[in-house]
Amino acid sequence: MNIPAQSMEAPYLKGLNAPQREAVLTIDGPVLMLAGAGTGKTAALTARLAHIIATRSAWPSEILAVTFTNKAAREMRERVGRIIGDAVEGMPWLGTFHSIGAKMLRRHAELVGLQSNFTILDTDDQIRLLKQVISLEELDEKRWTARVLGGLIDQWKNKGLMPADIDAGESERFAEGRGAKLYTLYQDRLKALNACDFGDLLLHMLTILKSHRDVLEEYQKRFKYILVDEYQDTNSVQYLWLRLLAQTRKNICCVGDDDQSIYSWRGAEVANILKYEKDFPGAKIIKLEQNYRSTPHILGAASGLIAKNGERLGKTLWTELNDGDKVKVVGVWDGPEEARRVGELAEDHQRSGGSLDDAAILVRAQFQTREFEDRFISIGLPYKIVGGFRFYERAEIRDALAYLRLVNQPADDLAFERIVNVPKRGLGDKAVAKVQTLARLQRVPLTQAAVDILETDELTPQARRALGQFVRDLASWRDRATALSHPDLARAILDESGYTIALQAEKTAEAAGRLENLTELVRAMEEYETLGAFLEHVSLVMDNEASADGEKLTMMTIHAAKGLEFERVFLVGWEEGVFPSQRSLDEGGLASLEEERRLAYVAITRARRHCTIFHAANRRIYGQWTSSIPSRFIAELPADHIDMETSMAGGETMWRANWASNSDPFAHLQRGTGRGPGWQRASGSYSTTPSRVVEARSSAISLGNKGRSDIAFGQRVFHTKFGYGSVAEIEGNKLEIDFEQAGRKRVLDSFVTLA
DNA sequence: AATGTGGTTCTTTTT
DNA sequence: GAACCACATT
Repeated sequence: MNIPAQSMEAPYLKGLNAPQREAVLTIDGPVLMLAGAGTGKTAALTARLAHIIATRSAWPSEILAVTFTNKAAREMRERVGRIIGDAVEGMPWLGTFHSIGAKMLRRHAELVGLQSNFTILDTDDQIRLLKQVISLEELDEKRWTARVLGGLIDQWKNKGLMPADIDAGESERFAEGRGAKLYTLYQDRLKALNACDFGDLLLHMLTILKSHRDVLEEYQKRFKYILVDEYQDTNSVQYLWLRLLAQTRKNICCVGDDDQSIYSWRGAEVANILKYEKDFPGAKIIKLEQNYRSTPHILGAASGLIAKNGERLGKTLWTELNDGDKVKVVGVWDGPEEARRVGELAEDHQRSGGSLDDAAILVRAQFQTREFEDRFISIGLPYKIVGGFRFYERAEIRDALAYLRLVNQPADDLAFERIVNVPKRGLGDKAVAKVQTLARLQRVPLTQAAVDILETDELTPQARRALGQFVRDLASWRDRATALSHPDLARAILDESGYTIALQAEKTAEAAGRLENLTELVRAMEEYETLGAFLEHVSLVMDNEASADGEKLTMMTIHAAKGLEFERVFLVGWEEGVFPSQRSLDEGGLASLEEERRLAYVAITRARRHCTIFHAANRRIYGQWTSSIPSRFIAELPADHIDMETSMAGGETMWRANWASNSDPFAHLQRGTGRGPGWQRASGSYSTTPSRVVEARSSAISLGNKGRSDIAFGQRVFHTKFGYGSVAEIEGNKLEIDFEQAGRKRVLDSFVTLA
């Protein structure tokens, strides 16, 4: 091999430390890169790719580089592109496990009885299909829900188990031993629909690799180098898949961090990383331990916490940075106060010259964002929520996609069912049921059955007319599918189906937003070559690209934050039952508690300089006020690295008094009164902390922001959340608006458009 | 067939 | 508290 001489060092090695260099240069044979949080893993990874290409060890198209999330794939593509330029375009095998699985499967679909234009079902479709399967088996759908069965089937698929592999014991886990049968029926339905769920993308491919030697050899030959990111998150199928592909050349480099394994609920096996040396004898283990991200206090707090976990490979992170602030732990009275405090700190951060883009609130579960959203809307603090309700999960988008899917793939019964009466065209349950019966009898797709049933007099004249029109429309769209560009086709469908008109007729704020979403959808289509390519993108890359204008505070789950970093991080809701989550406490035992702790570790290590942890004494859960105690993770933070503070008047006494007055006399029986170690530490500090009450300030009006010139008093405006209203007051960039539905609200001018 | 009512369950986390 | 579902009403 051809390594450039030391004197003429390659540019991509610049700034890398010794272990990183080793990880870059050791390209032959198996390598395990154990990369702690913030240790420059991605830099090493990208340099490694660049090195392989620069030394001509392989063409870009001969490298398999898999990541776990779309975000990670995108980032790697960007960073590699920055080093090797346009050559990155020639890396077709850089992507998520699922997108690469889909790509391979389309080439060999017929080997598992599918056509190459198969549909990829999302969770929603999967559940609807399972519901049908369950009800056809005449099971009680309440007792045996589709969601549970779906979860079980996912688990099986993650383990690489086909229906035939399910033994009696496993089968017993659903509907008194009928689990395996239902799994079989479900797979049959999928095949009939020419469809796959997420798990199938990998499982089918594994089946093919195992049973078709020629296909396996083709890929073994093609992939000279294999690179796997976030190896601790791989599940069994992915593991088996990789092992097959790496078998001959053994040039596989896996990167991961056992301390950041947070996806076991999805089938990830930490064991994969723990047993790496056994799987790949002679593997070189390289540890990246120098942290470039966080201050020693933040690192110290995180390390102290993760040290409480048992099963670890063990790394010692260190940094050359200076001390900085300690991690701050703040106790507040309730959820709204927590939101208020975070809002103030965010404004302070902004006032002292920081960018909101560099601050983030990390939550354990999505529902926690609501409290903050309410607060930030009322004080006019710009924010964005990452993840959450995704663009492609909105009803109108899914409707539009269903139309497109049906045109693209006539056998897509799920799409047919979704839109046969959307917008309403007078085809009710009865009419649809008749079509379904006929389809089942003749064993044809619903689209075909719909055509056939028009030849009979099964339907009422009204339904017949409606269905006839629908069938004719479908045929017409399909005819034009090749002649029209796919965005034009989409526009035609939305207009001719009556979808647009139905929304326009609604005249509500919601409907207006939906129409905008649909416009956005059509615009997004333009970026893809074909309708098929677009649909593939939609099913696999379902995240919204940020509509970034202006600085915004980010809110997201800790899971979504993995791999990211921020100057200032707010960790909220550190209470028993929230974090660690009730569910992890109830089920899963020690292993799941340790995963929560790893999650806490990931959360803290996202912070570069400032990390503030909040816990509230009271919180509304399921609309019920509940008392809670500080998370045990707070107690586990090493005292040297943290500062305690409370903002409640009267300190501990007041807290206790308020707690006692909390009407419910049986409160002591619920969770929230046990005195955990976290509570002791937290309450201990309150008695010594000078009490103070922090009043909510009237927000950032004083920042001297200039307002928009196009908005005047009395102007009619539109807000995506509150609808239409008229401007009642203007203060810089803050507006008071009388909304027709929502009443008077204070909003930031960038959130409204002229109506 | 479309709309309305009440009762239920729900909150992890992602492809 | 809301979103979802099954059932009943118009």
